[in-house]
Amino acid sequence: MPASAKRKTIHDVARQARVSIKTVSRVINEEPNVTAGTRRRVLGAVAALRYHPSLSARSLAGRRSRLIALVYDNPSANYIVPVQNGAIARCRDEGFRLFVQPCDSKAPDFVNEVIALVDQARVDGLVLTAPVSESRKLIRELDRRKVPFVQIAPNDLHHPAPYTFMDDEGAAREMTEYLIDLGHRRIGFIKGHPDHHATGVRLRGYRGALERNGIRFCVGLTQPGAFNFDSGAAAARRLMTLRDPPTAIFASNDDMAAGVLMVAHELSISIPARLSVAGFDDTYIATATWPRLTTVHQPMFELAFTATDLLFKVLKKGHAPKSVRLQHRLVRRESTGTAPTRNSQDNSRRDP
Amino acid sequence: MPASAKRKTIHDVARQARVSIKTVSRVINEEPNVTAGTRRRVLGAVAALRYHPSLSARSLAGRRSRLIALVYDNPSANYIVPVQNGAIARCRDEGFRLFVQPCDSKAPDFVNEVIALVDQARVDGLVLTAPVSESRKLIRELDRRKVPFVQIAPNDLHHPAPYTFMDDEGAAREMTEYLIDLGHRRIGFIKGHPDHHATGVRLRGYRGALERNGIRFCVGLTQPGAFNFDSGAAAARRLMTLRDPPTAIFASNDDMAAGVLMVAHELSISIPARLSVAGFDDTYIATATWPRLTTVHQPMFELAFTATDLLFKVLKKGHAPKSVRLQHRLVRRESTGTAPTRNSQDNSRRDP
DNA sequence: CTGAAAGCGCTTACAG
DNA sequence: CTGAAAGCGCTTACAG
Repeated sequence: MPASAKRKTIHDVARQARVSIKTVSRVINEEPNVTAGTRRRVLGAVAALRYHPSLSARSLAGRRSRLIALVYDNPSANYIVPVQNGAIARCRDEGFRLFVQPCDSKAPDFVNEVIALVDQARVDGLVLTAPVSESRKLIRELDRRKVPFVQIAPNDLHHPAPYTFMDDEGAAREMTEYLIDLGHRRIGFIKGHPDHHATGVRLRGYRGALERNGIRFCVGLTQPGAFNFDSGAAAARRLMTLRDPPTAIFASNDDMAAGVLMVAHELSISIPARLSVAGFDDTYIATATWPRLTTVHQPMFELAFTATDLLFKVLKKGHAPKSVRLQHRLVRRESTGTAPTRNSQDNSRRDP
Repeated sequence: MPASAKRKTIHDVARQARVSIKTVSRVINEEPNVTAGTRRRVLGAVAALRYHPSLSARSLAGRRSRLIALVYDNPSANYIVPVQNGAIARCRDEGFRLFVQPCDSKAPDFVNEVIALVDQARVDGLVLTAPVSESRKLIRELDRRKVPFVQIAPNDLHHPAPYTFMDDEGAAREMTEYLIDLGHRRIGFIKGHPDHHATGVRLRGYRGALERNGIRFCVGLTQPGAFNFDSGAAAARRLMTLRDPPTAIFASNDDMAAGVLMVAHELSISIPARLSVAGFDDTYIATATWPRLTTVHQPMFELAFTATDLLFKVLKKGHAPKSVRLQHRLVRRESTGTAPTRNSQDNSRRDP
């Protein structure tokens, strides 16, 4: 017997306000052509009855479901929660609801799961994060259904879907130049997960900064990573056991930078006296390590908020700006400092 | 023109399978009284047409919306993400969708927001986390609407709603006894946020362990906290500047324990040689600090998965077990060690 | 075991 | 500016 006390319907409101249900509908949907007086009467009845229109009835009868979905692939909690909150905040302003859909974009059933959500819930649109938006098959299915979507920091820029992004290359370059300004010349770099677009772009920023400053790029100083703590730690171990180890390590995200800190502590390498460590993202962990991480603040909440805003623009007007760039900023904390003075180091020597 | 390519309806399936829509409905809903043959025909048509029944139509026509909501109040990302994933995983098995609803249970509009969700989306039930489930007003409204809900680690055990929990008191006692076994006698304790039930219960576990082991409870060694990093750091500063500081600090959660580690590093107190630090929860941060945290593993995914399972039991059978206890476990890592040998410490002395 | 009819609570398309 | 009718895509309640 889960049947609940009977809920108020549009008919109850119409009766109480002495108008037709169509007029109630007009008021609820803020349509024109209602006199101030009837409008007030209807609103009064809505409030008195505590009327909430049924989402499913509106969805079934109308063109819109007032539902959108946020799809992401196994990101770190400290990244996805601000993203969720940004999307939810924008939805709230609009009276929309958000489904969050974690998924594994490598799983065979991945596309079917998202499509099932789209078909069953008739969502009006989607917000996709990388690397979800990389799935050609998913994009094709969405296009076929003409379901609009937007992207956050997408990998693939060929699709016309609007997106938000930050200047990953510029940010990585700034961070690297900041380290160079501190006197560092041997700067290790830990790459991100190969599936993410940001991985290559951040690497490019690092290389660009070296180049501009006449520092030779050294292959051995660039290590693979996977955007998680363990991969950062592993990369740091490789870097710090080089014959000529770096005096600074720039990790492509904070989780990996935290892994570097752990290795440094294990090896009793004092930070930042002997080794500077920098991260990327400015997630929660950046201020929970010791020392706290110098990092690039990625505006995660805003990226999601604005992406969702672009989606609403498409929904309402049929189009939106192609892309919006959100501002990053360098956050200097205690994990970086001036380079140690050299004794026997030979900067031109190439490590294996 | 957001109108999409026309979607398949139950009529399309019925036509293709040469049955009535009622029979299609029977098959989709796994109702009895369908012969194997017609069942197969219908399923074939469903697959061929890639038919997905409309959630809103089912919701409007039927008794169920196949929607549930997870409501939480501003918890740490590393806690809520496993909780979300646990609830989503259980929903997936059942063909349900989950709304996540972050909220501020102190905000004036809090109850209205949740009720609006319930009324608009007609959710079949709710999963509440503390301290959301503490709101008498919310519970009253849910009861009035006869909307079933379950709780995760609730504060208030008077309501008949089923819940999942772990033995916070036992776990805190075990951790404290573990520290005692390591030789610690002056053990600082950092309390959690006063709004959370777990706060008092964990404190009780700590006190119980002291008592059992004949160690006098010292008021000055127990400090207030708020379950976040900064409050843990502040509490640690107070504890470590006592005339007779503790040799171990047990923080009521990992975030606060991470704050303790930071203060220890600032004050050059080596861990665990001079100070042991223990946390609670075993969230992501517990393995991202240095040294890694000894902590209590709280089964967050399972607490949510099982709570959602209880909700489905209520939905299907009208009742469920009153509560289910999930197993915690002590996780020993590098932040704790044997107590330093004393020189001038006077254990019986009472701090201000 | 199967189906025809009614209706869920709205919006749409149209009329006045 | 306002409203009566039809219909969205299902499930319910009932009949056979």
